[in-house]
Amino acid sequence: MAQIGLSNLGRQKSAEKTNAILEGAMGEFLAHGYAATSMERVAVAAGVSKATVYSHFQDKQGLFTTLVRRLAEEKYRTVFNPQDSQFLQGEPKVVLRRLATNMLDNAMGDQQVQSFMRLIMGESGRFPELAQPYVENLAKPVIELLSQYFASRCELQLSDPEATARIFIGSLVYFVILQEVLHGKEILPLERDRLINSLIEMITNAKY
Amino acid sequence: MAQIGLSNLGRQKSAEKTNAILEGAMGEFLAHGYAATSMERVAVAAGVSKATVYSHFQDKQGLFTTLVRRLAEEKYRTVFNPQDSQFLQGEPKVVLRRLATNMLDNAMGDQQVQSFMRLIMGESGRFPELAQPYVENLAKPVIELLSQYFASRCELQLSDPEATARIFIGSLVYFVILQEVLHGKEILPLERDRLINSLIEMITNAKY
DNA sequence: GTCTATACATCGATAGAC
DNA sequence: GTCTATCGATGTATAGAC
Repeated sequence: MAQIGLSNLGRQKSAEKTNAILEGAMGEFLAHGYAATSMERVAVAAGVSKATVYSHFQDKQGLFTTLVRRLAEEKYRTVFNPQDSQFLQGEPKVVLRRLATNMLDNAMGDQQVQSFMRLIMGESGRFPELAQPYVENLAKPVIELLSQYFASRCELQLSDPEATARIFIGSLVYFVILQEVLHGKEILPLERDRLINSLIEMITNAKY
Repeated sequence: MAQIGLSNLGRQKSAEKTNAILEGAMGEFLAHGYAATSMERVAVAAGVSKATVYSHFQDKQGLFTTLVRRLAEEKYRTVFNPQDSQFLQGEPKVVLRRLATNMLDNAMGDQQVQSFMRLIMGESGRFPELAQPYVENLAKPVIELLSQYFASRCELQLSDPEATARIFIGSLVYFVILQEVLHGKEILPLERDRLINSLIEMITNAKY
């Protein structure tokens, strides 16, 4: 609302419209995928005309790549990446449980996160460059953070902290994929805490 | 080639054409996804006309669901499911290594398997019923087989064999996803055997 | 910068000849 | 059963008015 003046109304490529378009594109691409999303529906969802969409973005690919890159860099970073430093304070058993519980809570309860996983995986063959922001900004930081944590806790006596981090993350992510993304919840039920318990038990090498 | 007679040439809905169409559809759907695949291109890939495709299958959805169901039931079963019963003979450390190595060898080296994973995940939101054959015929048998194996090896003293099976499979599948499907190989390199070693070490509770 | 209107291609699906 | 030809709808992208 902080416009410079009335004479500037509609006179510049407004960042608000750019955001509205990206918001609309997010809903459409997440719901229908790349190919099945039309620029017309994006325009309607954004509340602008199709021509306006094309004045803000070069073409459909450009809009799509901009959107996905932004989603990977900003929106879903918090799902896996606990920027709060006190997350790593305390006994390993407690820390790992907090981490796993947090990840699963965020991922299992958020339909948008699951749609994003479907989109990234589904288009990774035709848009290899779009999988990179996911790996670079989401997967890599988490794995490296966890690797360093595992390496720093010598009492765990882990022979390969990095591989252990992969096991930890992989087990959790595949759990989300199988139960939620692929709708395996009813066919292959498994309580969340059973997975977490076994994971922690295996890593800390201590039974409960 | 075992035709009843020359008079029957082209007189019945030939199973060969059905297979040719399914073969063509496989290549197209795996390469371009559901929405971006046209029935025209399927027809060309199968060496028939578009009308012939529609005489063998009700519509695009019908062809797609038939194809995916067939792929999940037949083609990719062997990737994860070792029907050879002697696969489970021997020391747990040896058996688990054989199992993991076999799974990763089959999955990492096969572009079609990776395209299939992309397709299933990518379309699981819009075709929930198609994820089911994957879960039912691929994921479930492997997890249950492994669960029973873990439960039968009392010396491993696993408190939750089913959860342990999930960890085992999940770590391997997410490794394939991250390295191959999402092209993380260069950004996040990790040798296959390091993952397998750590997995086996954690489960059998014995260092090398 | 944003809109309406439109050009041009391609889609899924079918009709009718053989 | 299979083909060619085609219909109607919808896709991306742009031209031109304001």
